[in-house]
Amino acid sequence: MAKQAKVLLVDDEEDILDLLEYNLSKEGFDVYTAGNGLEGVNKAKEIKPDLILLDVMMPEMDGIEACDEIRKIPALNDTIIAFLTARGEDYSQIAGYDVGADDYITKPIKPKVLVSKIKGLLRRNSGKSSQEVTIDGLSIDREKYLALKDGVEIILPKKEFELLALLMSKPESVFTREAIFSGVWGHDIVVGDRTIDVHIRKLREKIGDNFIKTVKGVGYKFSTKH
Amino acid sequence: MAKQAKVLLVDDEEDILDLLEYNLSKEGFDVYTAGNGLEGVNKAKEIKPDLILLDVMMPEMDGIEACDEIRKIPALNDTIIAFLTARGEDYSQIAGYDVGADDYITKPIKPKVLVSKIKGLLRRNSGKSSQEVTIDGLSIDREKYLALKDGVEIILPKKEFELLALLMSKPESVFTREAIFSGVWGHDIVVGDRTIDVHIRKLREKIGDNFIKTVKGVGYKFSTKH
DNA sequence: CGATCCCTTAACATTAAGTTAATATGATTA
DNA sequence: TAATCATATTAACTTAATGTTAAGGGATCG
Repeated sequence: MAKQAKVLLVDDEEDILDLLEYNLSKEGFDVYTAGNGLEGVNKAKEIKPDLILLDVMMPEMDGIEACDEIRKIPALNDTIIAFLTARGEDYSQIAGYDVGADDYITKPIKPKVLVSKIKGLLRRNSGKSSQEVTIDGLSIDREKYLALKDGVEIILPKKEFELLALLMSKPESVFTREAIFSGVWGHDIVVGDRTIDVHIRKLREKIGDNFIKTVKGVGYKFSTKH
Repeated sequence: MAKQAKVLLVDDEEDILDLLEYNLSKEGFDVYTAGNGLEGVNKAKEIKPDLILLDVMMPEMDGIEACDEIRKIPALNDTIIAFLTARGEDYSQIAGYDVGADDYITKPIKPKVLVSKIKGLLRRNSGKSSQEVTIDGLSIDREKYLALKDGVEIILPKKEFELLALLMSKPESVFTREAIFSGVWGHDIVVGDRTIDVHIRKLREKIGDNFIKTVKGVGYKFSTKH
């Protein structure tokens, strides 16, 4: 059973949502919808879709703001964002402004064309998954699911690995406990307060005490400055 | 006498299939045909052709998707894939996207030119057709469909063989259960959760416990570090 | 048209991973 | 310095994922 790609549609027009949902579902995508930017951002956190189709003009929170918000969520780093814009719409907002969108799609669009565009976008991204990050003698390899410290393999269980990967995705940046929860555990899952601490503890035990720093009252960060 | 090269033609236009089939047969190739991507993928699994000519624009499953699928089948690792594209067709889908195709051929093409192109492709590949992989005393031979451990033949059933071949195709890399499903079973087939485990078990029984490692919560990997 | 071998499933066992709870430590502030 | 708050630490506990076995259906091959 292959994993279905999860697609989140965000548009304020019911008709368009229905049309797109129908066509994408038919193609085997796992489709979710939201009626405005705010809802879109929240659903995105929850669902962690592979691709988000974002209408630019929307009430509550427009597509650009939403995109901004989404791009701030580390867990959604690999999510593809594509803007939907009506032909002839005012481009001044998005022109020259790099929000981190991967594509712009102009409405009206034939469902078949949209489907093939989406497939193209998903395909393009599927290759670049073997990321390796190395910081100060410590590296992680997502594909091999391994951490290396000065060339020595360290085997980490899933949660620990993902926690480390998250912290290393933005070195020196502090991750709040909330950010860690939504990045590693996902929004809906509720676990106790000390769970993160325990995982941090186990990580420090394995990689040494110098990499992960506590920022009291705020969260944790990965730091190279010992 | 050299084995006849098997060529699979995949195109939705009968006329083109007939024309190509006629010309390639005349040249001594072993020619098979399919009318769309889906059929093409299935026939490819069955026949294991040396070369596949894939039309890009097709109903059911287009050439790019088909190529993707084929590239996921370990047994077809050494198969050459060439795309057929109509001149002036929309290239946006394939441009900048590395699907693992070995060549692009533009229609219309003169049969003689096509034949010589195909011969060239087959020749180019004939050198690197080392169908054998050996890692740490364990090797598999795709052509003979055999595993060898320290020179001793181990007969593996199809699924076990393909599972092992898949894991060995990227040693040390972790394959998720999903990846294993789509690599060995294919996209549509749905089997129960414990099926992979059982095959892993049987493999370990036959090749020893040291080669395949479990990464709990993630998947399995082939590892040489015992 | 048996006989055999594969593949899958289901039930249960096992183990690693993840979580919690209890307690300790240390920092901050009144 | 006592009180309070946040994080650290440990071990016990729970859960989720995989391991294991055997049995049955279905394909395959002589």
